[in-house]
This record gives sequence, structure tokens and C-alpha cells, in this order.
Amino acid sequence: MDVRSQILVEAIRLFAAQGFQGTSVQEIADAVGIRKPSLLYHFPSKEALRQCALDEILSRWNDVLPNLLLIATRDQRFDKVMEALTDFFLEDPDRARVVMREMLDRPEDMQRRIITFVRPWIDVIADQLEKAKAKGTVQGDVDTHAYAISVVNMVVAGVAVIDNLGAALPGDAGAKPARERYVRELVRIARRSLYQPVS
Amino acid sequence: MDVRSQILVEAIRLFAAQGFQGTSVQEIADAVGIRKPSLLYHFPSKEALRQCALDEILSRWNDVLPNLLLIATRDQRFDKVMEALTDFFLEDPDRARVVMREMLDRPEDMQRRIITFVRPWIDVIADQLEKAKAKGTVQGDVDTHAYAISVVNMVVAGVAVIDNLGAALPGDAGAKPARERYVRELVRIARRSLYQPVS
DNA sequence: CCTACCGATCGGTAGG
DNA sequence: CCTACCGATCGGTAGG
Repeated sequence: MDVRSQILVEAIRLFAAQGFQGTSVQEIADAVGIRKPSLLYHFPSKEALRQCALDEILSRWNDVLPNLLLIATRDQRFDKVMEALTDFFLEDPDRARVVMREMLDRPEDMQRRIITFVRPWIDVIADQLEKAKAKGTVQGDVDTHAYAISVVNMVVAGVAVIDNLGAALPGDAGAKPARERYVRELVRIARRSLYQPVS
Repeated sequence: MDVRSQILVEAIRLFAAQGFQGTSVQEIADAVGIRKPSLLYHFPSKEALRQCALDEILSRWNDVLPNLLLIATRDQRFDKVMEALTDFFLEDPDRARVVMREMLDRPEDMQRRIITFVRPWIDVIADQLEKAKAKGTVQGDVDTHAYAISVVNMVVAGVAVIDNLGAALPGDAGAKPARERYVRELVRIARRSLYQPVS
């Protein structure tokens, strides 16, 4: 792996754990094993490093997005879409943490990214849900746009703090790992609040 | 209002917007209109200020909690409990932002607070839900603990970034404010994923 | 509650 | 990719 990629990996890890302001360029350089000015040769400023770290995460999301939209458009396989969404963030929870932090730290910046980046595919999914609503598969009072965004936000926020939430569960020693319980329940909540009961 | 309270108000506002590391003691002192050493007379360190800011939020939560548990225990009025929960954070979204930031910045610290502070009343609510499950009012496959925690997390995270999420909605000019749409949909999701359909 | 001041660390640059 | 160094700001203290 080249130095630039190593820098991005360590930056995302540290930004996720300590935040952007809570992480110094020195710390990232130490983690990579180079000197601070060497890092600033690859990224002209700490701010540039922030943008690149976020782009890195969003571009990986773009890798899974086409496949996800294909599934959603073709046969509305809800479980598959939710699985792709949860898998993406569970694969590296730091992604969820960085995204949550950016939404808190830079709301205007993140709103811009959301408009150009998230809204298009939210619109596609909402369209599908509207069709399903007309057919009667989906419950009539679902606010399809607000629903889709809320579910995405629930997954991102849930994964970002998933290990914290474990502390709120009763500590059954032999029980299923807390992570799995939460993810399963999140998916259940999203599904059950969407579809018309089959009865 | 005394100086100490003013400091806490400004600290919570700035911590919510910029984070703890992103806010300097100088900034808070400026916002209050005093010098930095004067602030450090009231709070011995920035770290002490953080703890007090969080205690302030949690103690306000303790004001509404007994009433909330009474409602939940007496007649399981789900909508009233959800209303108390959403109202508390919507009343000042900075509360939600500070809590989310603390969960990200200080996971071990926050886990401790969750165990002593959140878990007891989550247990009470989960107990109520188990009884309702036995009666058949609540759906059989609900993981009551994971459900209660997930709903709380959904509300906290949703309110924390509620203005960001507006950017993902189509911009119907005359439409209902984005905030209200989101809150309404969050409550619908929570309710519908819990109860057995009346059919 | 203030003025004056501390060492440490910050992001970033010069120059090679 | 390094050494050497910059001004600015950080949290905090002394002393009144």
C-alpha cells in the first residue's frame, strides 16, 4: 500500500475515534511512521486531508450503490437493500462514525454532499415505495422520503455507537453478541414499519 | 442568571456546534463576556466543565423521567412516552448533539453513564413491553430491550442531525417543515414496528 | 473577577 | 521524504 493510502487509513481511524479537531497532524504522521512535514507534502493541509478522508468513504459507498439500486428497482427486495446498507457500515464502523461526526461538525458542508450524493438514490427508493403503496404492499400512511432517510440515519447512527449501546442491554453471559441483536432489531423495525401486515 | 449558569449555557451551545476539542476555553469566556482565568475560577479545568455540562443535561432529563415512567407503567401509553422523549430533545436539540458527541468521543465514559443512568428505565419499559407481548398487544418477535434502546437512539440521533436531513427531502416550497415530517415519521416507525396490527 | 504570564502543542513553511 | 523552525493558540497558574 502506498504512503498516501496509509495516511488516509490512519486519518479515518483517528478522526473516527477522536474527531477532526481532536486529532493532530502529528498523531497521524506518528501512526504512519513518517514526519509531520512529510505528511503535509502528500496533503497540502489538514483540511485537505479531511476532505479526502470523506471522499474515500463516499467513493467506497459509490461502489456498492449501483448494485443496491438494481436490487431495489428490480424486485423491491427490502431485506437485500437493508443488508447491503448495514453490511457497508458494519464492515468498518469508522465509516459511520466519521459520517456522523461530519454531520455534527460541518452541517452546511454535509448538506451539500447530501443533496448531490444521497438525495438521488433516496428519490429512487422513495419512488419504488410509492409504487408499492399504490399496489397496497406498503402501508398507506408511510412518508416515503422521510421513511427512507430515517432508516438510513438509524443505521448510520446505530452502527456509529453500537458498542456503547451494548452497555444498556442486560448482561446475559451466554447471550448473542450485542451487535447482532441490535442489527437484527434495526432491520425488523425498518421492515415492520413499512409493509402492510400479511395477516 | 448567575455567572456559573451562563457559562454552562454557552459551553453546551458551543460544545454542541463545534465539539469539545473544537471549542476553546477562550471562546466560551468571550461568549459569556468574562476573561479566561475568571472562567477557570468557576470551573477548575476544561474537563470539569465538560462533566458539568453533561450533568446539566442529564439532570434535566431526570426531571421528566419520573413522569415518563409513570405514564409507561400505568397504562402503556406509547404515544405519550414517545412525545415526552421527542419533546425533551426537540426543546433544545443541542442536548441531543452533546449526547451523540459524547458517545463518539468518550465511549467508555458514556457506557458507565448509560449503565447507571439509562439502563434502569430501559429495563422498566422492556418489562412493560414483555407483559404486553404476553397479552398479544405487542408483536411476538420484538426484542424488547434492543427495541427500546434502538428507539431512544433513533430519536437522539435523529434530532441531533435533523436540520441536515432536511437537505435530503425534495424541496416542496409550501410543504410542512422538514422537522415536523421527520419527527412524525420517527414516531410512526416506532409505533408500527411494535404493536400487533389491529386489522 | 482581573492582568500578566507559563510551557506545550498546534498547523504549516523554508530549504534541501 | 527529512531537519529546523515559525507565529499563533492552547489549557492553565501566580498573584492580587
